[in-house]
Amino acid sequence: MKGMTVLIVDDESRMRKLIKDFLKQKEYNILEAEDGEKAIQVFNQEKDKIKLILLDVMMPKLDGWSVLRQIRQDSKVPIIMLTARGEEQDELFGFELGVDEYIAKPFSPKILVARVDAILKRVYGEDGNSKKDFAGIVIDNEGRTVEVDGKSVEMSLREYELLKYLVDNENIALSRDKILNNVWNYDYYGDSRTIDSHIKKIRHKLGKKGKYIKTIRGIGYKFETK
Amino acid sequence: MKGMTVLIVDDESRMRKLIKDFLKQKEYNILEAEDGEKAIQVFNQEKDKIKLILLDVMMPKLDGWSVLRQIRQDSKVPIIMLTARGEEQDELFGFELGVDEYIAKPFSPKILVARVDAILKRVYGEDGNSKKDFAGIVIDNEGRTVEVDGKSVEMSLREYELLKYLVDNENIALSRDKILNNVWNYDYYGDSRTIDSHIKKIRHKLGKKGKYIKTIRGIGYKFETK
DNA sequence: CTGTATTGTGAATATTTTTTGTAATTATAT
DNA sequence: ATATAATTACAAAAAATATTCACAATACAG
Repeated sequence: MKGMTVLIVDDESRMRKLIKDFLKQKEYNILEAEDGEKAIQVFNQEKDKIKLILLDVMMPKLDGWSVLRQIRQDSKVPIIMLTARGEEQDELFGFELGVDEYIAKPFSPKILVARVDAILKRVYGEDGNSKKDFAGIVIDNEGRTVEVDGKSVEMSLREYELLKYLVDNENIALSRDKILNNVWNYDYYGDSRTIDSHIKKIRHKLGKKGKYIKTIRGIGYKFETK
Repeated sequence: MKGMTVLIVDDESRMRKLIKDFLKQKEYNILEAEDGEKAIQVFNQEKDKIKLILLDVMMPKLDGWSVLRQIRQDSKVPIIMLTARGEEQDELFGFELGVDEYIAKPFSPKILVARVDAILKRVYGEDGNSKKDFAGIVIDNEGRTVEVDGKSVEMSLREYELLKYLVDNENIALSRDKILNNVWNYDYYGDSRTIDSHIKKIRHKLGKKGKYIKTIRGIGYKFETK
């Protein structure tokens, strides 16, 4: 879910940095706040951008619960609370207020990232799951659609599957035999030149991006975006 | 979220009983399975009813991960995994497979109930949740009615369920197999062309909006409002 | 540069899949 | 029990797609 903005609220700068570094690796954008008041201030300023808040419970000035309540008054932004272990009362309390998740300190940054990913995926839709972009050729596996530079392109079953097979094996030269075995049924006894016909059609439909399907003389084809 | 059915999968009957007692207090309906194989069996039989699964990881015969994978092949039902503490690798692994939540053993039953509540609320909306509008096609799940551009349209049971299934999976190409497994009972062995007949009727009833049900040649159908 | 093998292409043909109308069966209500 | 509605089955017609083929274009080895 790269490109999404996460607000980190914690009074310890060490902790903020730790989380920030890990989330940045996943190409999240980070905003920070060092206490509850600042958190609300930042949130109100950047309401549209912020897709998730990591909120420490124990903070000076305004604690996490108060921040949570205030934000929940007019926003459903997902919130993960960072707590000390074993605060059961608090957990129960929080779920009613719309906490999406708890992470107990000390936590493993990996798990934190995994949970952030999971929540964002859940709330803002798949994204990672089915769509893949190959230099402007977007293949949505769930919807079985292909877009080239934003324009939807109709593909028949074989065309779609052949293209997908090539693309899934980007940069790998695929023999006609292999293609036949993977895209066609195992009991297909036809001419392997059939592949060529489909390649022709796919190339045509991809327009000038058709050139990404390279011919490997004597072997077969390869998808390569350069 | 009373009245919702939860499937508890754990090999220890003591554990199942514990969870069951707590959830029953909240007026959930409970189904149980004592191992992975049974879990899948029960799930397939009661697919429509089951709103959430509590799934133990360590089980004889078929472990929680395998059950998870199998169920995820054609269902998005929320799943909470019950794990031993500190299995970090597993957690990361599971999120990718679509685990909604982890609860580490030993857990407080209160927390468990709170999380079950939270997830059900999130996934199924405040209560039964009702109307959804898809480009002028309004489906009221409580009243089981369909309106097209403000005009009420009569749908038979199958028609309604088929349309709802398509619409719930907007933009996803659904194979006839999948449709059969989800809209018809698992023990239906008839002609998969039957679907086509119902599609025909639904399209007709939807009038010019019938075109939102797209044919995916060689696969099945897809609902897409464009 | 030339000959040969391989791939590209467009059109004809074959095949597959879906649509549609209708009829048969099954369930539901009166 | 009968009527009515819903569901399922079937098969001909229609539509879409896949395959083949013949020839053109191209690449490559020598």
